[in-house]
Amino acid sequence: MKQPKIKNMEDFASVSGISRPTISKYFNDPGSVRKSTRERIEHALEKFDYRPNMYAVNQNRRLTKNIGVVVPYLSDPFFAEMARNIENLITAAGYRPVLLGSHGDPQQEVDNLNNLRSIKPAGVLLAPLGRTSNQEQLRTFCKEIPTVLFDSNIGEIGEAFVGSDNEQSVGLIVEYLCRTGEPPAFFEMKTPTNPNAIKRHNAYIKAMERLGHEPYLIQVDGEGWDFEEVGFRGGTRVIAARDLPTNTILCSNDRLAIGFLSAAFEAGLRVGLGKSCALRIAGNDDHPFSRYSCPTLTTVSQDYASIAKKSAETLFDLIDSGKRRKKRETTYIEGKLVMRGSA
Amino acid sequence: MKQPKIKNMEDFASVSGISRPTISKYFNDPGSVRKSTRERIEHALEKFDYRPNMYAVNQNRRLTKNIGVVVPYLSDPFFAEMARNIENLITAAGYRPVLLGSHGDPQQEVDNLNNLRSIKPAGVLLAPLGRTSNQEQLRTFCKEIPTVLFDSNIGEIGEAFVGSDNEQSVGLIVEYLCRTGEPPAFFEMKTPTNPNAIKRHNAYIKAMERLGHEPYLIQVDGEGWDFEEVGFRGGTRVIAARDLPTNTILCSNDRLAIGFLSAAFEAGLRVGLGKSCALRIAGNDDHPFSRYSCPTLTTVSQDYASIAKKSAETLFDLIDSGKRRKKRETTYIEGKLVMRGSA
DNA sequence: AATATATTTTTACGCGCGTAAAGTATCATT
DNA sequence: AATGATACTTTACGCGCGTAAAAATATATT
Repeated sequence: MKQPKIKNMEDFASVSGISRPTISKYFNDPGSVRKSTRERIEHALEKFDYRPNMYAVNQNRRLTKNIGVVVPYLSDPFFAEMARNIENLITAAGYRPVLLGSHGDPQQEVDNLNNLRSIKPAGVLLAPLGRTSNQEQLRTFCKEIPTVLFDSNIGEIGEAFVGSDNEQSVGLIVEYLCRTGEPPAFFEMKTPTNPNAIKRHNAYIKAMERLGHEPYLIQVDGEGWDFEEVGFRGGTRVIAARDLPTNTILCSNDRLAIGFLSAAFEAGLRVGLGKSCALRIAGNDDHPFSRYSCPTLTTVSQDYASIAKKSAETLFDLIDSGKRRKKRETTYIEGKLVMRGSA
Repeated sequence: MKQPKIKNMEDFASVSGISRPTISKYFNDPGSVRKSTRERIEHALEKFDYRPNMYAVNQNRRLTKNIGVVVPYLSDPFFAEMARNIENLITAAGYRPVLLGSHGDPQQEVDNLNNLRSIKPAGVLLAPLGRTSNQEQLRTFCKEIPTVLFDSNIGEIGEAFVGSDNEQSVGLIVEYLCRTGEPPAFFEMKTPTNPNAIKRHNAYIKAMERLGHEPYLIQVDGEGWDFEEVGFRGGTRVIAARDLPTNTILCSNDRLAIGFLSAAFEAGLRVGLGKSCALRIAGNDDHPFSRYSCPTLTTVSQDYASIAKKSAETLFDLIDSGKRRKKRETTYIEGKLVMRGSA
């Protein structure tokens, strides 16, 4: 059995008995060739295992089958999980996901976009860093490449935005907390990294006022993405001070809450909704680890799957239509209350 | 000020006043052109912002400047953190990292390698799934592309392996636990996903025997990568059964331990090393979240930075030398004891 | 200033594939 | 079996860049 080295499409065309242009057509869209032809090609493919040279393929195409996925922080399981969902959708749609994490660094974010630019992606799904993002660069990029933002909404950047409905989510949990105990104080970072934090802040105040309670904010210092650490330090300080008007704390996100939980544990405070508990703590996100904290964390879920689906589909539409949107579309996905042990 | 559209290297050569081959040389290695020339090019670069077409560049090069990084599970902060370290090293060395996660799926792992194949990477850093990996496919891939394995060692696959020294790490913590309390039972999955699990199992037995204690294994069911869940369920069962010969449990990894901790908490058991504590629990890895569990987790660190550095440097050597290793090199990086609250 | 050496320019070809145009074979329909 | 519509083959060109070879120029050395 002779196995000639298949070096290029020409070679593969010879051994498969089909002309090169037809082979080319096949690889661009298997459905575009006659069934009998397709079968012959696929049969040859099994025998010879040839795959087109990606670089040669994409050199001529104006837009490739690549879709960039940029998230602010891959070490955060929230984004890792989101990326996983999105990757699967992209692959299923016949595109190739290119995943890039910005490591919380604005310069890295810009670098990532520049790297993407050079691979001429068909589109990009971008979860921006937020406050620290280089907005001008993002804007320029989005004008060049069809981009859908998710998680964090920034100004009028990108063709569309998909994220969770902070107003609804925070409203939901504030209402729950008020209904089942003392109204919550809101625990957050003084200078939030993320636009969601600001929306949650406002949503908290609004919900409290709607329910006839006085909002109470606990703002802690802390830079960067080490939220658990910030939550821990802030929590320790709050607990030591002992001047809270309430025994219930709503954290701006789950990672802060996990840190706070840790602080409460160290301080010997029981957290939960029983009579023997000194504190109730709730979060926001339904972070993958929230079900294993001690106690398990009561929170509002972000609907990973829906956010991923909606943003991916929006991008596919954008790519297929070939045009840009007349109007920037924003979609807010509702969260669900996740009642667990901590509140 | 006229700003002609720079479409290709030819155009850029004109506006910069340098010949195209020299420009090409510059982009392949800025140091290879005379200083004055380099400055002229860089000056033009600032004015015209041209970047070579990646696809055209790589079409002719036998090997690209891409380095693939494949990890089994990106949603596991351990691998995300490892990937982050490695990415930085790759970028610093002038290569372009291409990060791929296998989502715990052997087929995805094979797909990832195939995708890498088509971008002709200079080399690959691979943390294989382990037991479920398609070994034959991995072997074939590694013969084609210079590959360094890390984290999980599989047979004789790849040019080198870098991972943590399980023998030493487990020895360290077993010794610590025996010295400070009752000898530990070993908590693990019955069918471990990962070669490290097996090594840790053996290291535990060896360490116990060395110290004159009877090894005691607790093996729990559970498939996949949802280790916290496995740990939680297993822990709940173990605690309910109440027939342990010891109050000390060493978990095969931190994620299992975090699940176990959660189970202990739910069962109302105090975990820690004080007299009032019913249980001691320790882990292995120093997972990013272990410092925020309740109580904080005593464990043995894996030296992320060193593992990343050693494996990246090994790959760079391999690429630079252009040859394969005569002998497969394996490096085991020592772990350090991380004493926290749980044991 | 003359020579040797290092760099750059000129010229030219090739990489692997997309794709257009014109001609030929195959298919479905009546 | 004749017809028109599809699908395929042949031929040919171009994409943007790497790279080789020879000629021209700039720099370093004596």
